[in-house]
Amino acid sequence: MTESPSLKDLNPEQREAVLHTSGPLLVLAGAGSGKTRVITHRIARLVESGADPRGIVAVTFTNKAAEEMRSRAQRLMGGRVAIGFIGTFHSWSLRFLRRNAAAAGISPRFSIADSADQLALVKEAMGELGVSETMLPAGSVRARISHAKNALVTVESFEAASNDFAGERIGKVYRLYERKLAAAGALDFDDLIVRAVRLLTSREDVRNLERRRTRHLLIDEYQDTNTCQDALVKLLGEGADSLCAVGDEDQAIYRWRGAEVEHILHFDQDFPAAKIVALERNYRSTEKILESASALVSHNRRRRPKRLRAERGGGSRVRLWRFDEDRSEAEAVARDVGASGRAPSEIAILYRTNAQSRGFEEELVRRRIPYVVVGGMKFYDRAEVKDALAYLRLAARPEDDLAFRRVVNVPARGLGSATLDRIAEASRQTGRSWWEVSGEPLAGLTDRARQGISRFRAIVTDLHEKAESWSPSALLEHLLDASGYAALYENSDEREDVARRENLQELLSSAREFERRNEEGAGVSEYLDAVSLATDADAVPLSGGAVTLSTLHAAKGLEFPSVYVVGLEEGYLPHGNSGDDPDELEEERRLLYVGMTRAGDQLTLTLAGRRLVYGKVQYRSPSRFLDEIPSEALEERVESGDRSSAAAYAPRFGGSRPARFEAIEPEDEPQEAPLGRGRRVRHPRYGYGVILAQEGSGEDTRLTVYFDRAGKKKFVARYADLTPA
DNA sequence: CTGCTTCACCTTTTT
DNA sequence: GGTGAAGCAG
Repeated sequence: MTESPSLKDLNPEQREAVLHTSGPLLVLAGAGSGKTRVITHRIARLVESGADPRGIVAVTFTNKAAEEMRSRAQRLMGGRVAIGFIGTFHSWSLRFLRRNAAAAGISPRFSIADSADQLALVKEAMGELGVSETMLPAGSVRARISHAKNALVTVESFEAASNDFAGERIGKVYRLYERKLAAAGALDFDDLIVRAVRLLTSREDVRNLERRRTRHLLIDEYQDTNTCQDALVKLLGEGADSLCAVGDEDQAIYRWRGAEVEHILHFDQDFPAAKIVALERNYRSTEKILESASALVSHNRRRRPKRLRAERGGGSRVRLWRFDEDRSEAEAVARDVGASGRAPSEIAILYRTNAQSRGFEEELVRRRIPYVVVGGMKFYDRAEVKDALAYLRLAARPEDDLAFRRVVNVPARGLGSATLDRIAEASRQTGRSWWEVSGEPLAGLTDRARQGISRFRAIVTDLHEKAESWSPSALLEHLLDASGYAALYENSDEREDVARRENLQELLSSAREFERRNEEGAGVSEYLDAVSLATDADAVPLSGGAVTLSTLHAAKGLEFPSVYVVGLEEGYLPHGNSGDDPDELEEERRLLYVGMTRAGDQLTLTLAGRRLVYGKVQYRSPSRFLDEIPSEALEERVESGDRSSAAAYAPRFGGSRPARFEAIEPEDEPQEAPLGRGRRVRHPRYGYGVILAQEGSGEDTRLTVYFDRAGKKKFVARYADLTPA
């Protein structure tokens, strides 16, 4: 008898998890233990054994994970099976709310406020309430509100629970913020799940219907669920034929977003009938790597004790490299990447904060090693992309105040703050949208402003008429022209304008790609929904061979034969803002654990004795976590290029002497001339220009520069205040 | 009203 | 080092 595909290539524990298809199941999946395999095989098994595929709902945290799950499950089932849902918590909630908008008491066409919109609304609310931002930064107020929502704390209960001055203020802002969101007809990210939970809780009929639709529920990364998401899991899971939660408390890294490890630690108390399966065979890393990582994380208290076993034995020791300064760190890593003989795609450089990527990027560029940065500056966060999408949002729904505000004067139509304040005031007083208010005669406007408004309204009216029947890409292309937006950046060689045009082209391709993938029902509204929940991690093309640069957070779920975890210093790991809170310290430790366990064959940890932070030199000491990794598993190397200071701060590294002391030879490489032919430069008086010619060298270098506005000028390089642009 | 310059503040991590 | 807000000249 041949084995069914769903049970092939599984170890006994994995098989057990796949076969337990009724009632609640908790899979404790250690790093590299085949978690995704279990989930996908389980889906295949359910279908194989006769479950209705439309009743299967699988929820993850990222679109990327969902995509991976979908494709692997489909491959396993050998074709197209219509699974009920595979996607993120947010996208599940969004669909649910669109379906049940009436019951939820919201417009079915609500828009989604992104984090920039949220911040703008918070600032606006604080301004109106006279809450000073010096005492309470808008960003932290936004975070507090978000936290409250994720913990299912309403405005009322928030106000009731806050007696201190700051808390009272925040409560007021929270209240006004909610009103403003509602007035704009928008929900924020957190609302999506909160409102879904509220609706399921308050309406028995809706809940029962949804439970009938959801027969088998699978939750990935369960350790990262916050109170609200956990509530959703329970509301749906309690009525389902099976509920499978997969997670690993050692990889819980989203506490700051309201996630609570307790959910996974207490799963068997919440579901007393739950079966628990532990996956403890690691197929990814060699023994030394796993040993180091396990030793580190064993210092945490809030976890179930476990022992991960490396199925792949041996391997080389973990390399620990210490440098004088950040530049040498970046240089040595880039050089090693180039000399490793591995394909770039097999390598990842992981860091604690996004800002750390720059140094490595520069060094990789210098060596012409291709790389991709995960996250960082998000494509959909670019101003021009958001502007274009704002027009598209207006096309779908002119009453979208947030979008209206964003582009009513882009390109400039003579509408300054005076005019916008009038519209805002009229909207506030009548409780109607900016769009409606702007269509009526407003007192005290200049002729110029009137004209500007009517031109803008004509554009939006035209777009709105086309929104129903036109495809997203066609409408985007049209609106860029019709709004005069494209003209803003046309005919310019300015580096940034070129980049803007490219980004807009990229947006068009993304819309076309969307249409290709969703042949039916791929209208403007659907496209906007997809874009609202998209993140850059999804947009990154998996281009052939490139080194991956990523934060430790964004690296979860990935694996690479060779991994560099950089910046192992106090201040980064643990991060300076974690303070002495033991819970936060544990989270930082888990973060490093996640980074280390991404590595298959080789793991390199690096740190620097001093580095530039915000352009200022900072002296740094090694991460305390290094003391928690057994030194037998480490192979140390110290760079002492900087003789004058090496002795001075060598003791900073403290503790045991490095096993091996070996200077890394400084490499002779031609420094790229800071100012050469073709470089773009900036002059304090003449603005931007490009270097046409260079004569002489050293102190006598003379440069001929062609300025965009001032024309041709000649300088002695030494005296001219030219900066690379 | 617009576009440019200066200045403060910043960054932990993201759906 | 970079970005957004505020302040200023045209």
